[in-house]
Amino acid sequence: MEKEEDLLKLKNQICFPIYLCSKEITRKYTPWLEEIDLTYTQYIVMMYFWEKEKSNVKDIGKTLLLDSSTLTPLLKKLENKGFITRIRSKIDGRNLEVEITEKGKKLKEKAKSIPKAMGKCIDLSNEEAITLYSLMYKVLINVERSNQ
Amino acid sequence: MEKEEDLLKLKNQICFPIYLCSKEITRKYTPWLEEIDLTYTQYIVMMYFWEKEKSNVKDIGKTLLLDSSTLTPLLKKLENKGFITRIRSKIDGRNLEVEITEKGKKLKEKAKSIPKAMGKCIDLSNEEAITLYSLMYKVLINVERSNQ
DNA sequence: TACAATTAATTTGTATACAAATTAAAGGTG
DNA sequence: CACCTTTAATTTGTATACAAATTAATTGTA
Repeated sequence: MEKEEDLLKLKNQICFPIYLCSKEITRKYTPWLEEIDLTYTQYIVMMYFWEKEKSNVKDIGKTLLLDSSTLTPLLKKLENKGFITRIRSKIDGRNLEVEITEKGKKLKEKAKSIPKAMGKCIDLSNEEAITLYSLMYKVLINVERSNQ
Repeated sequence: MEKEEDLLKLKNQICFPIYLCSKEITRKYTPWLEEIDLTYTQYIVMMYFWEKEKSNVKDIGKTLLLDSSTLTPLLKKLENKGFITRIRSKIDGRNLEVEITEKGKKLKEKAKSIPKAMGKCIDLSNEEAITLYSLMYKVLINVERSNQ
C-alpha cells in the first residue's frame, strides 16, 4: 500500500515520463525538421494543412489544442516562409482565412521520410505502438472531460 | 498496407498525442500548483529536492532532462520564493550548491494531495497506468539511445 | 436601428525549453 | 609553472505555450 507522500516521488509519477517523452521526442525531431525549415509545432500545423487546405485560427486551435495567442505568431512565421497565406475574411472580418500555398504543399514531399525515421528511434512493436496510442487518447479524453 | 504519405496524417502520428497529453496535463496541474506558488517545471524540481536535499545544476539537469540554461532562471525563481538556496561551492567554484530550505520542505505537505487529484483526472486503471508508465520509459530509453 | 453581448484574433506578460556563445574555475601536461 | 583543455553555470537568442486584456467585427434584441 502506497503512502500518500510516496506518490510525490518522481519514480511514482505517471505525468513526469509523459512530460519527458514529449520533450525528448520534440528534441529528436529538430535536426530533421531543420532541413525543411520547420519547428515541431510548425510541423504539426503543416500536417494539419496537408489534410485541410484552408482553415482559420479558431479551427486550427481546436484540432491542435493550441491557443490562438500561440498560433498568431506561429502562422505569421509560416507565412513569412511562404508555406501559408493569411487573409482577413471578407465575409466575416473577425475570421482569418489561412490557406496552404503550393510551396507548402510541396513541403510534404520533403517531410515524407520523417515519420519512418522517427518511428525507428521510438522503436516500439506494432502492438506496443497501438497500446500507447490508445492510452494517450484515453488520457486526453479523460483530462479534457474533467475540465467540465 | 500504409502508404508513406499516410504516415503524415495527424491521426496516424504517435508523437502528436504524446505532445498533446503533456501539454494538457501540464495545463491541468496549473490551478492546483498555483495554490502552492509553483509552475509545473518548478514542481518537478521541488519533487527532486523532496527526495534529495542537496544537489547542483548539472545533476538536477541529468535527472530531469533539463538544460542548465533552463534551470538557471528557474532555480533563481525558486530561490526568490524561499524554497531553495543557491550557493557557489567553495571546494569547486564552478559548481553551484543548490539546497532545499525548511520552507521548501514544508511545501511537500501542501503538495501531498495533488498526485491523487491528478490521478483522478487521468482516470486509468492500475493496469493501464502500469502499461503506460513502462511504455513511456521504453520510448524514452529508445529515443535517448538513438542519440548515440 | 442603437447598443449590449458575443466572438475571433491579436497583444501583452510570464514561464518554459534548448542551442550556441560566453564566462569562470579546475585539471592536465610539457 | 604556463597554457591548453575540459567542465559547470550563465547569458543570449529564438520559439513555443497559455492566461488575461484588448481590439475589431458581428450578432442579438429591445
